[in-house]
Amino acid sequence: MIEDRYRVQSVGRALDILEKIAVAGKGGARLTDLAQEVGITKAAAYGTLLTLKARGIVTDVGEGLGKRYRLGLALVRLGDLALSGTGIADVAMPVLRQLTQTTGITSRVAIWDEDAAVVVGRADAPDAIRLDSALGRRERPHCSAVGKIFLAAMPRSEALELLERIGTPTRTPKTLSTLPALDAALDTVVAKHYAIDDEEDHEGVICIAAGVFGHNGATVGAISVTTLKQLLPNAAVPALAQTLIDHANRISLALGGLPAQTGWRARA
Amino acid sequence: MIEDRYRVQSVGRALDILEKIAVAGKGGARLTDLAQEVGITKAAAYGTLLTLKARGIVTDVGEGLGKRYRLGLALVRLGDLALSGTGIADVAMPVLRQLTQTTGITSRVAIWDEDAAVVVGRADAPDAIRLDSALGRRERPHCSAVGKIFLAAMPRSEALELLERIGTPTRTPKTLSTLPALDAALDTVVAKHYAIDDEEDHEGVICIAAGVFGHNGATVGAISVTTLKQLLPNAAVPALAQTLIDHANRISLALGGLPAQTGWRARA
DNA sequence: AACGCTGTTTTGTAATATTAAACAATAGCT
DNA sequence: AGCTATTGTTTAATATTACAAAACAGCGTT
Repeated sequence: MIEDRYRVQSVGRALDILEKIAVAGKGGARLTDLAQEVGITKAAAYGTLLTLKARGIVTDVGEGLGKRYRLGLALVRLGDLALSGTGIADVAMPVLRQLTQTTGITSRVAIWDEDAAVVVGRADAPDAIRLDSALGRRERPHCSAVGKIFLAAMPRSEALELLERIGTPTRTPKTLSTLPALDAALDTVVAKHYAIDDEEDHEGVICIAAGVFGHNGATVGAISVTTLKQLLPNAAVPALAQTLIDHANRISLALGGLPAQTGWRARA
Repeated sequence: MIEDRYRVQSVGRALDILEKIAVAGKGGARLTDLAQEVGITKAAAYGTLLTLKARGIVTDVGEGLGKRYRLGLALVRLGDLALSGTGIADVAMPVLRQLTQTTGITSRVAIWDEDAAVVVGRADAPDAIRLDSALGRRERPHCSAVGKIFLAAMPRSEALELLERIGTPTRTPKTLSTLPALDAALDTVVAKHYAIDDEEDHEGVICIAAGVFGHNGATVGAISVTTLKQLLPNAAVPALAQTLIDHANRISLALGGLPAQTGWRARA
């Protein structure tokens, strides 16, 4: 068990500061604001920022008054290394780009990590409305297409237990928030080999996802397409889903894995 | 001036640990090794790792004995946010991919940061030998093509002063290590609008780079192509350089900036 | 079966990070 | 212009905090 007493406080505070800088975005964050938001003294935050700056984790822009702190380029390297450790991001990217090029729809890859589907790759459609497709985004399992893929792939009892543990908050009127409803939805995923998020997380936004399978049949990832509901007629969904499955299979193949047909068999 | 006394030690050690995990690569690093390499006790390293793990900065794979620590997915988000803060990475990527597709050569984008050219984007040639093109890599100014672009763009006195301050270590027999030689090389860059690293950093590897200019004529970035020397005849260099300059201009244009012709004028 | 190696936990202590307050310097306002 | 309100930067002193050393438990190997 992880006891709080073993954790080092200063490092936790440093990460708090880093998070605040991250959400501050391109404008950057000011020292006084950071200290207040994190709940420590200016001096403490200052020392921490000095340390982070010396390693390139943060950068400061401006001089003297109104100086702003932004995320540093050292994080670029660490993030890239973390990505390459996933084993699927690099392989999936070319396939994703082709998928987006042929369909004109933004596509993404996600892997499972700590009770969430984490986006580790994306191919943005050039002319599409820029939806929030930030890398590293953690998608809720119960109201995201990629999340449902992972849920459907695990033993059902385990999936329901997980959902009960982390909760199924209502995000929109169409969010499936009850366990029986989600149980049935997962049955559909297993039967059809793809998952849908039909305005269950964001109003007006629809997602379709398909699974990527490794050499032992394990679900190592999921790819998805995301677009506005009004741009995708219901009748067009099956065809798009099949295209998605085909591309997912190409990734599985490149990883030395199994196609979807085989991958889902065990769960049916 | 930054005094060491203001820096927080624990955070520095946490970053040391993170760096060791980063260089350990996909295999991961073990607790005992990390503690020894960083020079602290197992218990201290353990507490730090617990803190980092709770935030997703690191992940542990395996159970009990031989447990390994790897970079966590929280770094993916932070790295992506740091990238989007550069303002050029996103814009340059499509152009880079097209450049690589037409030439078959790996291409990259770099920006200037803290006395080095930092790679913030890459488009790997599919069939090329995988050269070390990791994101976040800091290229030495005096023996890299992108580095010379930035050096040539700044006032010459400042460039030479910088080189003297950070040193010009010899990497290969062809490395330009003397200030007069580098001074002359920068003259060539300004005259020809592109820079070359001809086996000056790695034997057998040649790079060509061109500058990207912002709306006020400032050098906001540099793009480059990297390939094996034996694959690129000397006679083919000028044409490739021109292609590179054309693509760099497209990026400058997309940023609302000036073309190379105008960008270099002030330095001539 | 005993050893050698893990990762985990404990406790005391001293170094450490923190707070609080004072400082310098800028920008805005009357 | 002068005053005020904030900013980022230092300082010095305290007690909290992170650390080292050692003991513990679990697995693999000899």
